[in-house]
Amino acid sequence: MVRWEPGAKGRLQAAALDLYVSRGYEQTTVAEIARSVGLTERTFFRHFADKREVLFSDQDVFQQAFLDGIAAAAPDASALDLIASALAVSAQPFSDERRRWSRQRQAVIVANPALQERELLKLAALASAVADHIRDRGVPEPTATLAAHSCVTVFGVAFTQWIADGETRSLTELENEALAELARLAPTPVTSEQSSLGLSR
Amino acid sequence: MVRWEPGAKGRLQAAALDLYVSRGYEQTTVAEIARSVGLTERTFFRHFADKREVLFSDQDVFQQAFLDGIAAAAPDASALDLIASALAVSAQPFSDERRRWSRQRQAVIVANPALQERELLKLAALASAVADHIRDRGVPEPTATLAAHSCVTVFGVAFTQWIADGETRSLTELENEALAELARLAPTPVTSEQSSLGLSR
DNA sequence: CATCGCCATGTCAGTCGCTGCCGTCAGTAG
DNA sequence: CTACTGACGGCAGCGACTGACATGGCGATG
Repeated sequence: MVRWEPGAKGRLQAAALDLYVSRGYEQTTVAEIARSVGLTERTFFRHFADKREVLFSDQDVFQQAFLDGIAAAAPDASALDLIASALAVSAQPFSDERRRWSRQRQAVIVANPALQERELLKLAALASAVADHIRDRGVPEPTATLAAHSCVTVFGVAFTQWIADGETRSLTELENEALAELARLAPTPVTSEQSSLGLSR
Repeated sequence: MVRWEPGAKGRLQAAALDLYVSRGYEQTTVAEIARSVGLTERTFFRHFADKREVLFSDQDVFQQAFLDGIAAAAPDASALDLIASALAVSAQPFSDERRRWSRQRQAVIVANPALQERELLKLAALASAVADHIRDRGVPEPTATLAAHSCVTVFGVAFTQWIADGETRSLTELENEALAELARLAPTPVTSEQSSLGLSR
């Protein structure tokens, strides 16, 4: 007989989301989450840095998808091409099945400023990592940072729509629309001579 | 004889920044901040919602400057014009004198993820408010949100440079450069027919 | 097969952020 | 003079989080 059930971390994540949804985030105690899956508060904090992190610990694989997308872009890709590729690759795991789960999770987050803060921090870290990899592809500053933030913004805009009630379009589709809208943000006609971002660096 | 010295809130803010700088944010206790200006922990929490907020409670006047900038723009201004105006107006209070204080404050923030989270939340709120007012000027979604986030991103990029060691250019100057760089982000030549942002709506 | 060490977990005590409740007392209005 | 208000202090308590130490299956090792 096993001393401990396996998958403690995953069980804690699932239980936390359940409780955050049913009782509310602030009304839920870490000790409650832990006990609901047969563990103690102390063990919770061995798996997660704090009470919020239990909803965000998978963020690193999400971020890696963005970086993979950048790496997969053509060698002569422009900055806009790079973020388009990052968006395309990272959107893959967002299946229709995941949409329901995402809605639940996001509902909890938007209802709690403390969780929004954490999400913002994760997105900022994502933007920073994306900027680093864009810079490694030869795009100079501050263009790299601007492009990276635009990438995250586009994701955010598309994701919000994807989550909306009744929305059926895929995340990829929505991202492409937002991306096109971003491209129209610049009012000055780009000359054929140069655009530090438009053409291969 | 007065029962209490006036300006409790301001004294708490100054003392907090001092202690966060000298001892570090996490090593500083709220009770220490309060006692250092002759008050109690309980009073601290009457003025500020939490230990972080003491560095951010002036954010609302900062945000108002952005909104004033939007209001001051010409009636036929494009979205890009609107954010340019918001940036121009909001940059006014950032004098050279303030630069030293900003450096201190920002050094504390970048050293503490908890404070970064709060700053990100404030910037997100700023972006949201800017988006609302841009939308009120007739710019549709998702362009309004995209433009608002770009506005905040440009501010962030410029502010980071403004804070850098040895930097002497004004914030306005740096913002204009970043804004120009953003405008070059779009690679697709804008047709003269339409750009939902480039021309007056 | 016996032993050893690893490692995930439990237990416990303690600090600190934060809140509710109530008391205190100058100033101010009536 | 009285009553009320506003800014603060004191106190008790909860919950998030941490450090130190104990426990006991399990695989490796001889």
